[in-house]
Amino acid sequence: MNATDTRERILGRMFQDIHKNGFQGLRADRVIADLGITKGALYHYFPSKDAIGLAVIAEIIEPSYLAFFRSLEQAKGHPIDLLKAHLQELADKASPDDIYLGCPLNNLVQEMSPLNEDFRQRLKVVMDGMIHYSTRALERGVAQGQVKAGTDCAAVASFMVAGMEGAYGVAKVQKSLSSFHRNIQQLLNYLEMFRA
Amino acid sequence: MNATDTRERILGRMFQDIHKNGFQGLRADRVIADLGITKGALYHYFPSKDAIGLAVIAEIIEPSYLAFFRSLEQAKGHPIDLLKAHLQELADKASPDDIYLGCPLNNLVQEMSPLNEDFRQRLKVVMDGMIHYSTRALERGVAQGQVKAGTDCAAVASFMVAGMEGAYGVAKVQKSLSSFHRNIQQLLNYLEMFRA
DNA sequence: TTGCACATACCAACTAGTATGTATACATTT
DNA sequence: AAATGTATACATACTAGTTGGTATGTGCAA
Repeated sequence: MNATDTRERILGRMFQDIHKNGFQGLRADRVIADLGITKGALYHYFPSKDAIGLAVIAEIIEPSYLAFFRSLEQAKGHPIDLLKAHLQELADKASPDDIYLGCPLNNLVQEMSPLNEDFRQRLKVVMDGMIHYSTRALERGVAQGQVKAGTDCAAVASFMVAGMEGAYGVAKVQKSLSSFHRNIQQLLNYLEMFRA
Repeated sequence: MNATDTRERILGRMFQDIHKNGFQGLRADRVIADLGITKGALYHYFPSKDAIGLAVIAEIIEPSYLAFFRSLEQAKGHPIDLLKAHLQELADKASPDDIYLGCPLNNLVQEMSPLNEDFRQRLKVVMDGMIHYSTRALERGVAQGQVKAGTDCAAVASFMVAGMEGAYGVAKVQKSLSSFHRNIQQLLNYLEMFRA
């Protein structure tokens, strides 16, 4: 077991615990007991609980969320189809547990934005990134005549993300995967409005 | 100062503290210090912290959210106009602080649904109510030829609520009232799709 | 022999909850 | 009308358990 492994094992479990309990509900003791390590190891890699949260955002959440949206820069194809395919994939791949625990990004946004400005800014970078790359894809679509002329691409991209997060939230309280599917379907219908 | 007043003062402050800090972040000591009362008063009215949270949902959150949606049962007028007017009013009346702290209902849903089944069920009743009364209003609209025939009213109502909560979430991390307005505007555009 | 990667033991601060006391209003009895 | 009982509405003081964080020690590889 080398050093990098331990650090990543810690981060991974912290992410899981935060996903279920929230950052304020995260208990370092619970995680280290789970991993069979001690506080020495934990505080060797992270100076504080806040640092753990920020590392989870930067090293786990941000990469996993932005991977697709960054890829839009090089992607060929109709932007609305690309966005719809991504949303469809989210819906298809979602397990009941994913729905019950909610979107990790959204969870942290709701909990931490008013409490910790560092958290808010890091989370904002992720959501802004999702919106930014979607906006650019739609704008290229307008230029190529695939998306209706006059479309407010930034507003559509922003609402797409909002609708996605909202779909997670409603499904979460209803504990219903099919609710998530229905709402994602409505979001797809919304996007279709802007096809040229 | 009579007894009812004290109980309601406690609940009101608890609501505010939960709104900002979340239920797990709620500190009873902080609230009673704020109110200038003592633990004796608090535990005279509420047997536990959980009971406080559930009372806040039942006595503050549920009435304030369901008032409008229940009123749809007796309302005259085009259902899409009624729903749009309500969303527009939410946007118009929202203060920067409302946006920064987020939607109290959504906050609790995200935080507590996976942690406490009592909370989840109480919160679900509220959200289901919002969706239910909106669905019925749209269905009456279909019957009266105001809403497009064949509209999946339950799906539209559900996504309207999802879009609303999502708009709160995105605006919260962006700390931006105008972001909220833009997203609500897109939600209004979405609803317009279903006008007959 | 120096520094990394941990382990062990410990602590101060906090936090929900409790046990107990008391002042006051109101009803009941005498 | 006076005395007495009783329930309400708190206040005070305390505790047991938890939690993030620290101080210090140790094995080992380079």
